[in-house]
Formats: sequence, structure tokens, C-alpha cells
Amino acid sequence: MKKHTVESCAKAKLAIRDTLDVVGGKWKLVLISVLRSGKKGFNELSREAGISPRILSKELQELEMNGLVSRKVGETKPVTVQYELTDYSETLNEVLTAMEKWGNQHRQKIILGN
Amino acid sequence: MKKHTVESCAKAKLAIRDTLDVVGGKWKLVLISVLRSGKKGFNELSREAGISPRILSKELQELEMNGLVSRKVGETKPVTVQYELTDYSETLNEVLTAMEKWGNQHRQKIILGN
DNA sequence: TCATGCGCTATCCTTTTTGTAAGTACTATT
DNA sequence: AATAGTACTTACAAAAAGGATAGCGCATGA
Repeated sequence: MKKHTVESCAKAKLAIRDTLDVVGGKWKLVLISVLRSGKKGFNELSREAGISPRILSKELQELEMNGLVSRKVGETKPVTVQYELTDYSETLNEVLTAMEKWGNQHRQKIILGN
Repeated sequence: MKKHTVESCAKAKLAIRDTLDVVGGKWKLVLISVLRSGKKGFNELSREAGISPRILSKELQELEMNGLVSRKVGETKPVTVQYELTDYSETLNEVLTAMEKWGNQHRQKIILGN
């Protein structure tokens, strides 16, 4: 068990903020979790995640900038683009699975009338 | 290792959204991480987290509604209030520690020039 | 009595986020 | 030639989030 002193919590606060800066917001983690089922095209991703092109475009750029997603343009005639998770994105696995787990568990708690 | 099929990811997507609905946003997780060093009064919390009273009030209410924080009024004359984490909030430990860990690691990566 | 601290709430305003609808460029299909 | 699908971008609008400032009721200490 970890101690929770004022100092250690100040550090924790910083770390959490850093994380939120990168994957906070409504869509980033959702997109990553969707991309875990494999690389996807732009419109495909838009449909599966239920996100409008405008936002999707922005979110993907940010994820790319942070090295979590890579964009690959195919040699096909009507350009096709594939977005996929990078190796680095795997460092987020713990965060992802913890959140999935909690979400499921919390939902159960809610359903069972608190 | 887990499989990442389209279906399992749809479920994951939902769970992540559920989690974000409860602890998403700029402050909730920060507040929780600050409260881990012990119960705190309103102004104390406001200072330590660096959050304005208006927002703090709102965030605390939401955290309370979701059973993550409890508000306790003291018997003292100028009313004193203590906010503290509930037992249920401990179910978030995994999420918190994963995010702290990631935040620290990511910051290192950035500092070491990517 | 006046300033100070506690725990807020109210008001107002700016910034950020998200969304909608439409349009662009290109190509394959009908 | 018209339609549709890929990958976006642009313009505009609405909503949500966040922040600054002030003030209120109460009580203690100077």
C-alpha cells in the first residue's frame, strides 16, 4: 500500500494532469479503444465511434502528434488512409483496461439500484 | 492477452464512456487524487487543487452524487465542512495509479526529447 | 468595530468543445 | 452523366466548461 502524503499527492496531481492533457476529453480514449480491433479508415472510424468528421479529424491529428496513432496512406487510386495504433499506444493498456473494468463494474452497481 | 474484436471493442467503448461520464473532465480525478492525502475543507481544497470555488462546488456535488466523496459538517460554531473519499472511491485506485504511472512515464519520454 | 477566515452562491463573461451542414477533390461504378 | 464512396475541410452555431469577482451569513481575534 502506498502512502498518501500531501507531497506525494501533489506529484500525483501533476501526473494525472499530464495524462489528461494527452488522452483527456470525450473522444481520445474511445478512439483508441475502437482502434484496438484493428486499423480503420477515416469514414469507418467515424461511423464506428459515432463521431463527426470534423472532430474526428482533429482528434486523430492530436493522437498522431502524441505518437499514439499512425496515419498511413495507401497506394490505391482514390486515396485510402488507414489509422492504426502505434506500439507506444500500448503503454496505455493499463489505463484502458482499468477504465473498462471500472466502467463495467460501476454500471452494474447502478443497475442493481445503487 | 485479450482479443480485440469489433464486438468486444464496442463493449469497451461503452465502459470507457461510462467511466468518463463519472470521472471525466478536468477536475474530478485531480480532486480525488488530492483527497487521497486526507480529508479537507472547502477552501483548503480550493487552494490545494487550484480550483475556483464555483467549479469546486459543482465538482464536489457531482462526486458526492456518484458516491465517491462524502461531505461532513462539523459541530463547530463557524460551520466547518470536511470532504473525504468514500470507500467506494477506492474502486478507482487502479484507474488512478495507472494514470499516475502513465503520466510520469510519458513526461519522462517528453523530457528526454521524445 | 473592523478585518479575517470559513463555506459557499450568484453574476457575468471568455474559452473550449462539440456538433451540423455543406462543400472539395478524386475515382470507380452504374 | 449521375451517383456514390473515400478523406477530409470550412463556416457557422450551440452548448458545455471554466474562470474572475463579489458578496452573504456567521464567528473569532485584534
